[in-house]
Amino acid sequence: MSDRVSTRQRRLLLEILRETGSHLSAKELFRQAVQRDPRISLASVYRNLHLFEELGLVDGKRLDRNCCYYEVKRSRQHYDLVCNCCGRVTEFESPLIEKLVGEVQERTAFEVTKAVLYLEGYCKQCEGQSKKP
Amino acid sequence: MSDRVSTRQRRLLLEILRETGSHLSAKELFRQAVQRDPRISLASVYRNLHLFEELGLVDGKRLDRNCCYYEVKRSRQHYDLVCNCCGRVTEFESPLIEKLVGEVQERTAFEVTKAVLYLEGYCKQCEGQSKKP
DNA sequence: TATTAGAATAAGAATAGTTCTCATTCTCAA
DNA sequence: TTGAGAATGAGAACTATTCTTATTCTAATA
Ligand SMILES: [Mn+2]
Ligand SMILES: [Mn+2]
Ligand SMILES: [Zn+2]
Ligand SMILES: [Zn+2]
Repeated sequence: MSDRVSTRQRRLLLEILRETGSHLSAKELFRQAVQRDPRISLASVYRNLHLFEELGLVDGKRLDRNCCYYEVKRSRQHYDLVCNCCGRVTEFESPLIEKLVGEVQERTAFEVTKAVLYLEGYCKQCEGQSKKP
Repeated sequence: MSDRVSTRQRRLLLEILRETGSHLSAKELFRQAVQRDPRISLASVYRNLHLFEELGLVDGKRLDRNCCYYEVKRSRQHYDLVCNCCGRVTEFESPLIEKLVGEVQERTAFEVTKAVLYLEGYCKQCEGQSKKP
């Protein structure tokens, strides 16, 4: 597994992802990486994020129209809550998703390999903003 | 509502979306529109898709990394199953999603305004392909 | 019907995220 | 130490989408 995480660049990128703990865009990851190793290139960031995903080390999620956000994969599956107002991302777990997937597989004979799910709305700090422009 | 759907271009775009019944990308919608009205522009497609979304006539969903897919909004909410192999999109409904949203709102005090959900996998015709490259 | 102000359009330039290309550099097994 | 193959950096290319602006259209009014 970590067999293939053998270059300076890969070690650095994983390190940052692990320290940060959540939801970095490629651009932001690049920004942080450059501070520690000015020679790293954006191409390496993308290249290695794809590799990490293939290796199952990292999860990439599209939490908005613009770009993908990456985070180290944890043992427990979770989903995200994205605030329309402040942009903060919080997380939740629920057995209902597994249940939903099970039901769909039975009912439709579709073999599910991945559930893409996130919820948009307003976090506690931003509540009431929903009526604003 | 249809007040503002008053131009030649808007009528044509809605017509195509309604006839097709599902899941057109902006590009594909433009391709079809050009056949009936060679003077229409891609900018009008995007401009009016956004308008239709605001008016609640159309739903835009990002079903893959690349682009948004649009379909006329129907009375009953549904979610999509996207086949990794042939790309076909099928649909399903389930009360579990509403239930999930309710639970999350109670548990986390996050006010949900939208659930973004689709399932990836293999459709009946493509089953068994999951072990392939 | 003619006028006209404001809305919408076409065309293409601009932008942003991502992927690709390829010459150069690195890694590691022999 | 060497050399083959893997990985990188730099920037070009690509793709979906948004923006800009001169022109055209719409619809309310006279
Ligand atoms: Mn997360
Ligand atoms: Mn659908
Ligand atoms: Zn917030
Ligand atoms: Zn299929």
